[in-house]
Amino acid sequence: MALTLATWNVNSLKVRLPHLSTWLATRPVDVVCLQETKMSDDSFPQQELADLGYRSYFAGQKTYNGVAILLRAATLGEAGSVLRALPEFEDAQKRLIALDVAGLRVVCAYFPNGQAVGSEKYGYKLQWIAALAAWLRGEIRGHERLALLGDFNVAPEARDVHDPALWEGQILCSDAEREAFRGLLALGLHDAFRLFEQPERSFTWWDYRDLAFRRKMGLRIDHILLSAALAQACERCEIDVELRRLERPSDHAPVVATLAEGVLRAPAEAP
DNA sequence: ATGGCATGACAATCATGA
Repeated sequence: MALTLATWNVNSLKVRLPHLSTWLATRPVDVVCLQETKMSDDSFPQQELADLGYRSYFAGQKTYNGVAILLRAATLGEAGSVLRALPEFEDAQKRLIALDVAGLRVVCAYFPNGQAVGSEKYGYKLQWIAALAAWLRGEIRGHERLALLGDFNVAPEARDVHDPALWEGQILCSDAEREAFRGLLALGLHDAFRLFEQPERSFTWWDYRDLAFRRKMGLRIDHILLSAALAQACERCEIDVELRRLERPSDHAPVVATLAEGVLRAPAEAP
């Protein structure tokens, strides 16, 4: 059996739980990374997700941010080494959760939005990404099979933007943000979506306003980055836009990557 | 130039998102 990994910014897990349930019932992804759960841990719908066949690991807060990783119990065991914040980065915002499962290191991240280039929040965004990169450097050394999934709030290239001229230099598209994204790739990670030929105008986020989804006015800001060993095993990667068509949708669509069977086996013996 | 829509906290607007 192949192993599937997904990331989805739900923009309130409370509101999106019905969509998530329907989706997992039809598409039982093995590892699901969620962002913007917008709820404290004591209100996390652990039982509902268990009824759907998933173990939940979460790091939430009231109103804003919040991340979670769901593991399909039928295919995966309990997680180990669960981390709920970036080490050595003082941060009240819940934006990161990482765990070990099936020989994989899975990192789920909700990158700061940044609000506007040059703002205080923009500075925080760049600092946060720098701290993530510094931590990941060591993680990648220790874990040959690592996946970083989440809402990066960065559109890496012009082709990831519906109107590159309009967004030129703007938040999500600025040089410093794109440079930071390339810095993550430089650690030895690969953009799973770009391992394959993809349709033009492939996006993961569309503004709620101005009929942006219908007009295909979106950005590709949600990503799955894979270490070399996982990229080699990656068979496909796609955006599930159908969820954006539903009533009362999240403004983001999920991204799903499929890894080949062999990836679940124990690491090869050293020669 | 601004708000447009959605969500949550809170009780009429406001902070935040991207």
